[in-house]
Order: sequence, then C-alpha cells, then structure tokens
Amino acid sequence: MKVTLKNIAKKSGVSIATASRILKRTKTNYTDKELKVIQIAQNLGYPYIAYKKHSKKTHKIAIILKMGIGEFYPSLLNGFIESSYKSNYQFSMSMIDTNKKTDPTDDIIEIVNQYDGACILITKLIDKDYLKIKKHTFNKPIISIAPIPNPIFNTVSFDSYRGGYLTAKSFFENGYNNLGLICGPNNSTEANYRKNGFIDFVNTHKSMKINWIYNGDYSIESGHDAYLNLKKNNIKKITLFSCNDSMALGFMKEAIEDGIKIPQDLRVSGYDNLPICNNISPSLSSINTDYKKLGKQVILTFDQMKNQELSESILSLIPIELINRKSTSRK
Amino acid sequence: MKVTLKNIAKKSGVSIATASRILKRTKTNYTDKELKVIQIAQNLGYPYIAYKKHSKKTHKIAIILKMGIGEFYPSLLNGFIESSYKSNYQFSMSMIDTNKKTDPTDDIIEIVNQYDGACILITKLIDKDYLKIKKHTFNKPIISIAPIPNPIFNTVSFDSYRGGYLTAKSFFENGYNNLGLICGPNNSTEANYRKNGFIDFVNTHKSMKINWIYNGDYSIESGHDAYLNLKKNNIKKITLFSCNDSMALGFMKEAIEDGIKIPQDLRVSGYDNLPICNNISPSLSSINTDYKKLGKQVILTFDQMKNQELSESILSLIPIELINRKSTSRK
DNA sequence: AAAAATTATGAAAAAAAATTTCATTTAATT
DNA sequence: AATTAAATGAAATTTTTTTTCATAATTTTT
Repeated sequence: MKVTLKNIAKKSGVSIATASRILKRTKTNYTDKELKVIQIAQNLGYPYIAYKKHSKKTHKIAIILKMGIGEFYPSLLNGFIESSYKSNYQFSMSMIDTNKKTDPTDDIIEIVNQYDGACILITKLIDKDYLKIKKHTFNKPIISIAPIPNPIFNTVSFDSYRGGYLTAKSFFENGYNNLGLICGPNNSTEANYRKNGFIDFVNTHKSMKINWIYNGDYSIESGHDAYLNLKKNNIKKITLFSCNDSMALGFMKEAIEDGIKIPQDLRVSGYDNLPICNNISPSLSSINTDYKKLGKQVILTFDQMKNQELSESILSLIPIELINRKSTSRK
Repeated sequence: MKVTLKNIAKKSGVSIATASRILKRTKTNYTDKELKVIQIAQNLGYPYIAYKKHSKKTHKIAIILKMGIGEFYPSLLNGFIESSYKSNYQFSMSMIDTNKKTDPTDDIIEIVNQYDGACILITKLIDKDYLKIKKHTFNKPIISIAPIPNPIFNTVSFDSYRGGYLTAKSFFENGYNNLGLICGPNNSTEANYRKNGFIDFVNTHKSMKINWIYNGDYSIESGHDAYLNLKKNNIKKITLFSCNDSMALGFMKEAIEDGIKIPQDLRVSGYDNLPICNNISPSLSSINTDYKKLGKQVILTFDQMKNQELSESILSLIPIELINRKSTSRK
C-alpha cells in the first residue's frame, strides 16, 4: 500500500500540513518532533524525503559475485572503490549463493533492481540466464566481468589468454621445457583462456612440452590432489602453470610437506597475484590483475552505455602482467 | 525536482493515463512500449513502480568496513549471508577509505541512508563520530561489530579477550612457558582485548613468562619486522601469540626463509583463522571466529531494536574457539 | 514583566498528481 | 468483413500535497 503524508501524520501525531513541511525541508538540525516524523516516514518507506537527495554518487552499482572466501574478493572491491574516487559511481558488493536449489538469477534480478546498475561475475551463468536477467531488470546497465563465449552484456575482463601466454613465454625464456598444467574448471571460460594461452605458446615452440595435465576446480583442495596425482605418476623436475593461485598454494603446501624443495626440485607459477603470493615461502610467481584498471574501464563503459540507445555487446580486455618470484627462479 | 507521471508521460510519448496504468501493473510480461515507460520512470527515479515491491528481503543492511585486502572480508560477508537465509535480511558490503583527507563519517552516513540499517566495523571511529552518524542517519538501526570502550550503538562482536585467554591456556597445558607476544595496533580496542586476555592468563600462572613483546599494526609487514626484532634480540625457543594471522604469516615467512624450523625451533599461534592457516606449511594454529554466528546475533539484535523505542546499547559477545595446528604442536 | 516579533501549528483552501471513467481507436479473432 | 477484445487519451474524479490564513506558542526586545 502506498505511503502518504496522511499515514505519517496520523502515526506521528501531527497534522498533514506539518508532516509535509518537515519532510520537504532540507536543513540539517532537527527538533525531536521533526526527527520522529522523518523516522516514521523512513520506516514506512515514504519516498519524498528532502535530505535524501544530496548524494554526489548518482550511480550506485552492485558488484554481484558468487559466494566464496579468499583474498580475491576484497582485492576486487578495493580496486573498484579506488577507481570510483571523484566519479559519480559508488560500488558495493553482494554475494549470491549459486549452490542453493533456487534459481540464482532470481536473486541477481532482485539485487540489480535495487541499484542503478550492476557488474556481474558469476561464471556459472549461461546465455539464457543473462537474457532473463536483462529482461527482468528493465535494461538497467549491466556489465559482465566474467567473459562468456557469446556475450549478452558488455564485458570488461582481464586478458586471461595473454596471462597464460606470458607465463609460457617466461618459462621459455628461462629454458624450462618440461612443463605441467593445473587447469581450472572447464566450464569457466576464463579458466579456459588462461589454459589456452599457455598451451598455444607451448605448441609453437618445439623445445617445450607439456608432460602432465591435471584438471582442478580452482579450489585449494584440488591443488592438494594435483600434487598427489603428480607424485603418483612419479613426475619430477617439472615446471608448472597453475591456472589460479589457490590451486598453486594447495599444491605447494602438499609438496613442501612431502619434502619437495621449490624451486630447486620443482617450479610453480600461479594466476591472480593474491597478496599472500608475496608472503609465503617460497614466494609464488603469479599473473597480476589490476582491479583499479578494471574498475576504471567499467566506469567508462557505464558512461558509454548511457549515451547509446542500443549497442552491440563490446568485450574490453584489460592487460595483465607476470610477476616472477622465487617459486620459478633458477635456484 | 519531484518526478511525476507527467514527466514520464512526456518523455516516453504516452498519455499520463497510460503511464499510470503501466506503472501500477504488476504483471511480468511487457511490451516494448511498457518497457520504455518503466525504464524512463526508473531512470528519473519515480518511486511508485509496482514490480519493485515484491522483495521478501525487507531489511536491506549495509556492512560497512574499512577498505583493505585479505581473506577476512569475504569470510565475514559469507557468514552474514549464510546467517540471512530464510530471514528478511539482506546484507551487502561497502568499503570506506579511512585514509582519505575527508571525514569518513560523511561517507558512512551517506551509505547508511541508502539502506534500512547498517553494521559498522571501523575501528578508527571515536564516540564523537558515532554520535554524528547516529544523528545524521535519523536513528536508523545501526550495530557496531567493532567493540569500543564506551559503546554508542548496540555492539555484536567476538569475545576477543577469551581468544587471548584460551591461547595462553593452551600454551600452559602444553608446558610452553617461554612466551612472546606480537600485539596489534594499540588504538584498536579489539586488539587490546586479545592481548589482555593473553597477558591476564599468563600473569596468574607463575611458571609462565612473557619475555618478548613486539608492537605490530596487524599488517603482514609488521610480522616481518617482528621476526627481525626477535632475531636482533637473539631470542630462541620461544612460543608466540600473534594478535592476528597476517602478522603471524609475515613472521613465519621471514623466519622460515632464515632457516628457522616451526614448530621445532619456535612456535606461533595466530588469531582469525583465515582459510590460509590450514593451507600453508606448517599450518597455523589460530582462533576461529564464526561469522555465521555473528550474523545470526546481528539479525536477532536488529529484530530486538525494532520492538524497543529506546534502549541501552548492549554488548553481545560471540564465543570463539582455538584451533590447534602444526605451528604450535610439540614437534 | 509586558509588549512586540518571530516561529510553529492545524484547518481549510488551493494546487498538483494519480486514478478512473468513458468514448474512440487499434488490434485480434471469428 | 464483421465482431470482439484490448489499448489509449481526454476529461472527470479522487487522492495527495502544498499553501494560505488564523491562531497559538515561543522567543526577543523593551
């Protein structure tokens, strides 16, 4: 039911005229009576409260992510918030449980409709889901930050292919030719890009060879399992590319506890450059993704979307960089 | 300026009557014309759009944190979201940059006013700040999840004193009597509770002695520095309580790279039980804080606040538990 | 302490906004 | 092509908000 001044006046014991006057005023000092009226108006959900209209952040954007733990999430949100300084954009983070029995798109739609736009990073979604979201959010500006093969929304993402490629290139330059690969979930387009970039470089260099591949799922546990598998196959003196840091960390823990010396016996490079990479021993080489750059491109893209009536869904790829650390050093 | 059907009708090229009809309808299938009207209404900020009123989540709560990186943030948000299943509460996370020159309370106030309530975890704030926030958010329900000595808001937090206490107790039971302490920032009440719980237990047990104290700031770097300081003082065979995991991790990295064996030469226990604790070598003993329990108590407290006109600010402390791992094992 | 000025208030009038009625047009069905 | 159903806009009606105006309460000035 619609909230009117009449409701507010009755509940707060003042006349309609007084309620009207209090709620349209924009001063910052309030008497107890005024405060009471404003609070009641707020609680009932009355829309026209003058003080509310002061925010400089005219674009409130939800960053919608799959529920999960790890350093990745705050790094991402941090980058976005840093990129939003002095802009009209305000970012906040919401998490979706994709393991519930209910359709996650319903949750996403509900969140998007509370904001002026959204950035979505849910790798599980397929074309149909994106179309449903688009429809039920009334063409609110939405940017995907997970690459999908056939993008429905504008997409801003990191150049994951290049990440895998650069890792292989660095291995080549160091003369590491006996190679292994710990893949991410194969239904994640991004994980596949990382893998493909690596494989494609290796395939164009005769001296290099991938002698072991393990299919992980981005979890630390699958990193553990990867090591056990490597050991079972009795593979030694190999240089590994793990498609994310978590798996690399899980792998390294298991290997170190088994007496393996890194990088002397075995070398590992990761992907994501989590803060922990630089704070374990040995430090972990990784692909650094600059979330501030990502956030800036997202804002640019939102601005572009305002001006265009209908647009093709553009894919913008942000460059990445390889950080070499001890886990892949020569000794 | 107030948005009316007149504005919307003009901009979308329909009559006022049609605009009215489209916007009060709640069906889910829309023609292009209907979509256009809804979108325009949305963009202009028209408040009465029927489809918007369907959400079950009637309490949209902002979790407001200090900007930062690390695993702590997603763990917290995850716990809150898990605790909100089947409730009327929806949590999302916003981050505040407390290092900017502008007053962080202004940013906080702006965010709180966008939501139905907020949980604030900003350790830098003082009484005056809390009072300002309270005033400018018109008594919206706010819960602090950082303990402050003289709470303005209802506070739900972990029993940090007990965390320090339990750590010392465990050391005692293991016969570890040569003790050290890496403190957190001394302007953080919570860090002080952790420390005090530890010290108070030690002081009531004659056999135990704290022989080295280092003042850190919760950062990984201060963990590095702590080790360098310990080494400079030529202290050996000590058992340490680090007031958070990050410092413990920084300490351990530096120690391991210096050839120290943990737990053989030196033992460390942390605080926060970050996921990484179990995924490094040696695994790190730590105090586990259950964010789902915290979230549940927060929801209970919000519900209580609805029913009471004015209340004293209650401090609820959630129990914690010590997880012993390899970093403090006997050998 | 009394008088004057200012401010706050509610009832009612006026204005504005939203909804409904009704006649007409457009689209769909027979 | 005829009939029925749905959609639309102008105008009427209803609802909501704002303003006017008289009065009461409060503050300031004398």
